[in-house]
Amino acid sequence: MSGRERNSVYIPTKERIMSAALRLFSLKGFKGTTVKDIAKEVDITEGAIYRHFSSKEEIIESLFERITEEIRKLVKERVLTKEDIASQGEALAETLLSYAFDNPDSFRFLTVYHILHENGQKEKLPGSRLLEAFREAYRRKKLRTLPEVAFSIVIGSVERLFILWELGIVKVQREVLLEELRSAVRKVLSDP
Amino acid sequence: MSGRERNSVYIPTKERIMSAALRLFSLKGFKGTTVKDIAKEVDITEGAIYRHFSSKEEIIESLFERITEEIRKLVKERVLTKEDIASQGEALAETLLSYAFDNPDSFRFLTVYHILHENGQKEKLPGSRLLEAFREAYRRKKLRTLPEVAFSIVIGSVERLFILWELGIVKVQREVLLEELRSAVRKVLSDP
Amino acid sequence: MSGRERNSVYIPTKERIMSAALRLFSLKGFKGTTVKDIAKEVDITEGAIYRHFSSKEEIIESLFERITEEIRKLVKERVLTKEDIASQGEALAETLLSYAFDNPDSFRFLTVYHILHENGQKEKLPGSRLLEAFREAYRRKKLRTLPEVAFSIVIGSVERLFILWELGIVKVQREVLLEELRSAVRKVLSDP
Amino acid sequence: MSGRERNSVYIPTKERIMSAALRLFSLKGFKGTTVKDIAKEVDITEGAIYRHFSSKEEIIESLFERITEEIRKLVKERVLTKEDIASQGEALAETLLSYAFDNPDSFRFLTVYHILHENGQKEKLPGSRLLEAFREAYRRKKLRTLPEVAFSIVIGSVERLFILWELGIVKVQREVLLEELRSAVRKVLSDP
DNA sequence: TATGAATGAGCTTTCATTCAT
DNA sequence: TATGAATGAAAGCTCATTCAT
Repeated sequence: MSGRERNSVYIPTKERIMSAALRLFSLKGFKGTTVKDIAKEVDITEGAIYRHFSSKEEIIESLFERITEEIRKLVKERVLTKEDIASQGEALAETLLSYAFDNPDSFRFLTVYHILHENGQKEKLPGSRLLEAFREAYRRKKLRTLPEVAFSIVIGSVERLFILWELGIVKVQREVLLEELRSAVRKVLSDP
Repeated sequence: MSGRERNSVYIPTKERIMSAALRLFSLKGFKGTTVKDIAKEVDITEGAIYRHFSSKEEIIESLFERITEEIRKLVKERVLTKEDIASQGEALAETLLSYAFDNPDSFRFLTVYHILHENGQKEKLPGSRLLEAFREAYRRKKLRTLPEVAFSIVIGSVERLFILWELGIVKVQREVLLEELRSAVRKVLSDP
Repeated sequence: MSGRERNSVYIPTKERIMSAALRLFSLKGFKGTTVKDIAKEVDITEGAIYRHFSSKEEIIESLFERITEEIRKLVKERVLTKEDIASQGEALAETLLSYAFDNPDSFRFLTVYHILHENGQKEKLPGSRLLEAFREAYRRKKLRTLPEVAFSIVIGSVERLFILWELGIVKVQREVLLEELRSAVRKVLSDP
Repeated sequence: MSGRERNSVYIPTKERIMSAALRLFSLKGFKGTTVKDIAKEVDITEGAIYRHFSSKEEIIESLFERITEEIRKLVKERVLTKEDIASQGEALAETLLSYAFDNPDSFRFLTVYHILHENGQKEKLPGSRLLEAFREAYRRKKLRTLPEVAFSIVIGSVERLFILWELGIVKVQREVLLEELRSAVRKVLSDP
């Protein structure tokens, strides 16, 4: 008879380490989270962590890659398929905010990563391909607002809104919030 | 006779410590910046720091208070004096972005502080009084967008735009950027 | 059907562990070689090592005993059978240097063992029985050089020569080297 | 009033660290000696070590450089000043053995360093300039023995003799030992 | 005020060894 | 026999803070 409970879901240790690390890094930062903290959360010893990752840094990079891949996929499916730039902007805002609501740890992690990680190269910035789309629309006169400004409004709004939501400052229903955001973005991006 | 050169501007050690700490904290985070790092930048020894501050934490809090006070004053003078909510929003965006351009270390510091500091009480959020103003306007039907969304758009846009600017992604003239931002904010906040 | 190839020479795991350990210990020292290093070289896992040896220490001692036994046998056959002390010295130098050339890992291992092992009891010194022979010859006036000096010259020369050879500093043919060494030893040991 | 005793010799911490490290490294090897071991011997904490050396490796290299410099100087003064190759060989053996008697830790350290240190480049070998002198003499037919063999005999004898002496196996007076060694070396190096 | 040596707790990482499978 | 995950102790090193000078 196995030590694992029948009917209970078995989660491999490596996965449990990543989950715990994601939560802790996103809340306390990279230096603020120790390997011991992670081990304690997973209920193993520090040494065991190193059977799955060769360094703390590797855990961080693994998480970063997984999350950016997730978002990249979502954006490809839900945003890049739209025709006009206003719809793309709307879809982007909605997709990101939904992702943040569903994966708050991941979204918080990304913010921390971008702010604190020296190796925060520009290409790692999520959505830099999208900025390109905004610039293209601007060149073709489909967008009147400066592309970087438009981009900042869409992305920045989501980031801020998520923070307010996490702090419990926004108490509005999720669907209402999404609709309001979409509408606001449309105002900025659509032709006058 | 002092070792200090005549004719050169004398900056008290405490001030030099704060400047160095501001820069380092904003770039490398709180745990990522050591007291030794700060001392090296000021060209004194670690021990000397403790003549001016009783702990690393005290430096952080001093900086936070100074910066929020600066911003509070600016908002009071330039934003709260406006009549309608659209003008207030515009002024807020402009004031914050100008501040960020003029004091990039301070603005970056604030971001790091809000993201990493456990003691991130709600009241510490800069502009929470402004959120109140947005809510008031919404109640009085002067604002059609949900106040939290409107607030997020204004603040979030500035934050993102500043990041793009620091990364060298936005190469537009400062004045042009400010005008574009004002205009975009007006679109969101003004009555249809 | 076994995983082992037909026609290829089968070497028992225990033997492969000893070979790998011998090489690694002799090159990187005892503390500098980890059980994992050995396992990797043998292409098994760390745990498997413990099926064959109860501890790292046991591997070390096994190797030491095997090597000293080999040398003891050689000395018995080729050195102790000689009549006079000069011939014995010559034969000793030649036997040891030949052994070193043929078994560089083993010879290097011995050096490391003698230098680093706390339990380097005197009896473990190879050739201590030979020192006795030198002393006896000295008492009987068959040897004019102080026995410990004579012994040191024979053993020390071989050790140094082997190091120079391994470093690629000596490029002379093996046979020439052996002849030169024999001749030099004879000069020291023979009567005026 | 100072905490230091009047009349007692003050030895700077850095020097005390080097002495303790020299002794420990030479007896237990590099991996076998921990920074804590050294700190305990000096009666300070581990952290304090790092105020004087940036790493354990740096301590090792400092010691190596100091010791090789000492020996280089001695060889220059006492060996290279001799005229013929036999006198040089004699002087070399005597100088090295005297040094070993006077600085047993240093001499032992060198042996450990050469055997265990991956970065044991050939140039680091002490006396490689001397090997050159032996080769020169051989080319000019002043030396009949193969230079590498002659060199090995001189250096190797000293090394072995020192080990026997440390183990308490040689109980002869230091002066007698030196004289015997000189005489034996002369036999090997002088023309028949 | 400032220095510089030191402390002590804690960090990331390593490693010999054990054990369920 | 062998695997591979885990342990637990200890390693090298860092760092906020203290203190004698």
